[in-house]
Parts: sequence; structure tokens; C-alpha cells
Amino acid sequence: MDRIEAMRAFIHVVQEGTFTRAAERLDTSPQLVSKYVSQLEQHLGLRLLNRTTRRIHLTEAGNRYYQGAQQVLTDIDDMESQLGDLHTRAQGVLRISAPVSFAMHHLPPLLSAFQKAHPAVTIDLQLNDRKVDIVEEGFDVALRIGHLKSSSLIAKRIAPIRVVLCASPDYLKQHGTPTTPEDLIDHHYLHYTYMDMDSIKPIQKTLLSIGHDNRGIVSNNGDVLVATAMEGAGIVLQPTFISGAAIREGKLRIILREYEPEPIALYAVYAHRQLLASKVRSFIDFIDGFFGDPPYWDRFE
Amino acid sequence: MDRIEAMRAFIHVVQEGTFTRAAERLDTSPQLVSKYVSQLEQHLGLRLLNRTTRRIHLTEAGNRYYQGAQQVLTDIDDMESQLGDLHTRAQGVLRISAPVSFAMHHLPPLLSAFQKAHPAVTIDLQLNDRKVDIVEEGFDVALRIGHLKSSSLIAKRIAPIRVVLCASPDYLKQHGTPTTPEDLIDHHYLHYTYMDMDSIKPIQKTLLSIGHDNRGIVSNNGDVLVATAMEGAGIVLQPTFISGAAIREGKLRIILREYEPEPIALYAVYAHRQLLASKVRSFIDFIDGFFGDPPYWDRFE
DNA sequence: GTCGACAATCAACGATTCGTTGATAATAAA
DNA sequence: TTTATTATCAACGAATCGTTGATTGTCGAC
Repeated sequence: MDRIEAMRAFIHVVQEGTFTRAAERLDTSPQLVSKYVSQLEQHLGLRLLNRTTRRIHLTEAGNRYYQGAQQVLTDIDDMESQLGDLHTRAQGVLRISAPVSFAMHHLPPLLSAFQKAHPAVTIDLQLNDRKVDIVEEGFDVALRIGHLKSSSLIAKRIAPIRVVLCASPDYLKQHGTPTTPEDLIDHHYLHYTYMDMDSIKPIQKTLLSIGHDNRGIVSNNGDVLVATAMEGAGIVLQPTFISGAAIREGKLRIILREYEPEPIALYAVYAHRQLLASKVRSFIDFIDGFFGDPPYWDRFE
Repeated sequence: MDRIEAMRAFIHVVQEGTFTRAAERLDTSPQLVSKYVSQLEQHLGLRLLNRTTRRIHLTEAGNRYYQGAQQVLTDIDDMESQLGDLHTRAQGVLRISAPVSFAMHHLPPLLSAFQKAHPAVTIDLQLNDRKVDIVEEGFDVALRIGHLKSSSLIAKRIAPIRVVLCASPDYLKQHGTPTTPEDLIDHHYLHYTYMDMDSIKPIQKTLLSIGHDNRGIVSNNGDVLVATAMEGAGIVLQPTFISGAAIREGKLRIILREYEPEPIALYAVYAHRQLLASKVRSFIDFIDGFFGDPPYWDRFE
């Protein structure tokens, strides 16, 4: 028995004064209304209505139940309509996890525009380069860069991420421009410790061997490495969303372009495809296409 | 879908942190709990829980719904347990309709005793000799005297009601004691206007003819007629619950005893047999047998 | 009074849903 | 890796739901 429907039926009977009219209101049959009320009485173990075929009178218990049930139903309706708003309008707190460097370079304009479009959404942006568990840590959505292994999560591809080798013109003039991966052996390499090596296989071996030589600089922050490369300290392998501006301005130059690995991608990762809160859905829609195709940071040539 | 059960399932999942433990608590299967929560989400149109196979986290919507649902469920439980009390303990207002004379003569001791046995019951006793509609006028129980025609109401027989012809010894000495119904023609008859003539057929004809002669007194109150008969004003046909005391004391003498009509009865009439509020059930049980068998007012010989 | 109209309930019948069982996918622990 | 645990899916029989037609009881009109 659906107690809520039964309560609704009972309340309508009381208000309309008759089973038949209540049934019309509820758009069902008098028989069903009668059944509901009977079941309700059975469940409660006492009579709610004294009824002849013509008229209806509330029992004392019925009177109390009527008031209580009315309250309960309005509570439920209020609650659900409130949730309905949550569903249709984007509102509430949107918790986002994102990689540090990418967020610092490219999220501010997006966040600003999104906030303007959805004023009722409060954004909580947590920057972190480790792989967070979005369910465990309560994130609505996480931005991730790389090749994602399959999981129960949904990963929507937002933009391609090119990773290029580059160095400053000064450095290249001084040490020569490599034309094959093997040429890299003689160079300074600015090594990024979090780099996902799976995604750049073609030149992986060479770079690793360089890394082992410890000739160069190691950091877990790409921005520092790129800036250092601009100073002429060596060759750096970094995504173009960091190095793109310097390349466009001529402060860095791409090398071994024909060995550039297949682009990896930026993904928006979230927990499910259906029954998504509107704030999440809106954010995914918003970020998808925001950066252009190709993304604006890749327009340096 | 039973939304209430679904809400209960959801709440237990949140509290226990796991579908399986919630299922144990609810004494059902994890599959069913999962189904319930899914249905709830489907109904609301949004996700309440972010779940991996190992852990569970509340969505923002889920958090709100959790609090609301918890409130709703406790409200319902409170309401129902309150009604449960109403059902098991006798309490509340008990509205009784009763015939005027019977109530004045024989209800006070019963009411007093009942009140002592069920202190939480407030009695509202309405005296009325017309046939009230207990549903229409909101009575819990009506006491009625007579032969009841069948109806949708339940009528429980409480006691036999003997109706006897009697007169004072003085009157009989003066006018003679009738030995056949035909003898009554020459007598004064104290006529009760509400008397149910169907129940006293054997002497009905004679009495009616006397009534038409208008020789005697007419009243709608049996007590007045009996008291008048005790003064020697004539013959009266009244139930023994009025005349019994006078007969026992020798102030009235029964006549035409062999023509005494079949006893009619006192009935407790109420609306239904099942799902009776405890106060009504208690009262019916209480009055049944209270007057003895035969009733104490008939113990005059 | 007798008849007709209306209201609630009862009975019975498909169609649907419910709740169980077994299997599957995914993750954490060992 | 393997094992154990967890949530979900699929499918089946059983129970319930909601409809239809008939029944009972009550009111109003002639």
C-alpha cells in the first residue's frame, strides 16, 4: 500500500465530503478511493470515517489523523518542490577539483563567466595534482589531464592537450637544435616529476635516460620548469596550455615537432550520467566548448 | 512505489553508511533497498547518493532530502503512535444518545462506574426520545428501546424490556380489576404518545380505541404517566424500568398479566463492528451485563 | 408508500508491480 | 593476483493494483 497516496485520498474525501467527488478530484475511481481509505483504517487499526452511503463524518481518530496527515503531505510537497528547484535551477555549492597549473592558467575566465551565468551557484574549487576520489572526498566534478583508465565514473572529453618539447631560442643557438630523439642525450632536460609517462611513449625512453643522468632540473611544477626554460636553462616537455603563450611570443621554440606524442586530453570526470544535479550538468555543458577547438592556447602558429 | 518505505530505506542507508547494513536493519535484502533508493531518485528526478561499490556519500540534494525525510517519518510515527494509544487505551469524548426516561432512571450509576473504570473518557450524554441518526449527528453509540428495523448499523441487545399494564390498588378497588382486554374499554387510560405500538400487538387494538375516546391523559413522558397512575388516575402501559420500583413497593399492581406482550429490548446501536475506537468498545462491553439478567428493575416478584 | 437516482462497497479479473534469487561488475583488502 | 565485499542487474513467481460490473443502503420525488 502506498501510504502517501492513501493519505492523500483520505484527505480529499474529508475535504470534498464524498468518496465520489474525491475520486473525481484525484482523477480515479470511487472504488479505489474507498479501498485506500479502508486500507488506511486497517493499517491504523481503527476507523477514520463513519460513513453511510450518503454522508460522511469524521471519527475522533479521523479528525486527528486528518490534521496530522495534512501537515505531513504539505511537508513532503514542500520538500520535493524544493528539491525540484534544485533540479531545474542551477544552485547550491559546486565542488570542483582541478590540476594546479591548468586551473591557474585557464580557469579564472571560465569561473567568472560561469558565475555570471549561474549566480545561484557557489563554486568551491580545490586545486590538487594528485588523483582525488571524487566520491570519497565529495566532489561534484573533477578536471583531469591524461589518459583515463576505465572506471565506474563518467569522463567527458573537454579539450585535447598537446604536449611539446621546447626550449628558448638562445638555448638552441648555444646547444644546437635536436633533429632526432637521440640528439636529446646531450641536452639539459627540465624534468616534471608528475608527468604521465604513458602518454608520451615515442620519446619516453630517451627522456628517461636523460632524467637518470640528473643533468638538468627536476620539479613537480610545470610553470617553474617552463619559466626556467625561457631563461635558457634547457629543454622542457610540457603541455601547451602552459607553454603556448611563450611559444606564441617567440620566447620558446618547439623542437622535434614530428615526434610530438599523440595529444592527451582534458576530461571532466563526474559520478553519473543520469539524475545529475543541475549545477553539475550546467558546469559540464559550460566548460565543454569554452576553450574552443582547437583550444585558444594552442593558437600559436 | 511506497514512498514511505522508500524514504525509510534511504534514511537507513544514510545512517548505516551501507546498503547491506541498512538492509539488515530493515530486515530485507540489499537488492530491495537499492531498488527503493533508485526509485526514490527516479521519482525526485535527481541523485541522492553518490555511490561506489564500497562507500556512499550524500549529494547536496540527498542531504536536504535526508533531513526533510527524517522529519516526515518521525511526524508520521508520532501521529500513528498517538492514534495507537487512542485505540488501545480508552480515551477521548464518548458521545452517547439515550432515551430520556431510561437514562434518568438507570444510567447514572452506570456512568459513574464507567467513569471510574475509564477516567480518560469524557462522556457526552444527549437525551432524546426521537430516533437520532448517529452518523449524521456524530454519536459514537445510541441506546434504543424497541424492535429495530434492519439497517447498516450494528445493534447489540443489552437487556429485555418488559412492558406491563398496571394501575394503583386504590384505582382498581374503585373501578374493578380487568380480566380480559375487552374490560379495558371502561377504564381511564394514561396514553404514551411515543409508544411503539408494533411491539404490543395483543392489546393494541383495545388500547387504541380507548385512546380515541380521549378518556384519560396523554403525555410523551412515561414518568409523568406512571406517577399519575400511582395517584389513582387510571391504567398505564409502561416499561418496567419505569414502573418496576412502584410495583415492588406495592404502589402499582400489574393487571392482565397473561396478556403481557413479548418483551422488547434495549439495544446499543453503533456504526461498525470492526475498527471500533476503544472508548466505544469499552462502553459496549461495560453496559452489556451491567443491569443483570433479568435486569434489576424487573425484580419485583 | 413506492420508485428512481445516487453513493459506497463488494467481487472478480487482468495487468502491473513487488520482492526474492542468482548472476555480474567493481573495488578494497590480503 | 586473488579473495571478499558491495551494489546493481536480470528474471521469475507471487502478490497487489486498479478497473469493471453488480449489490446494498439511503435520499428525494411522485
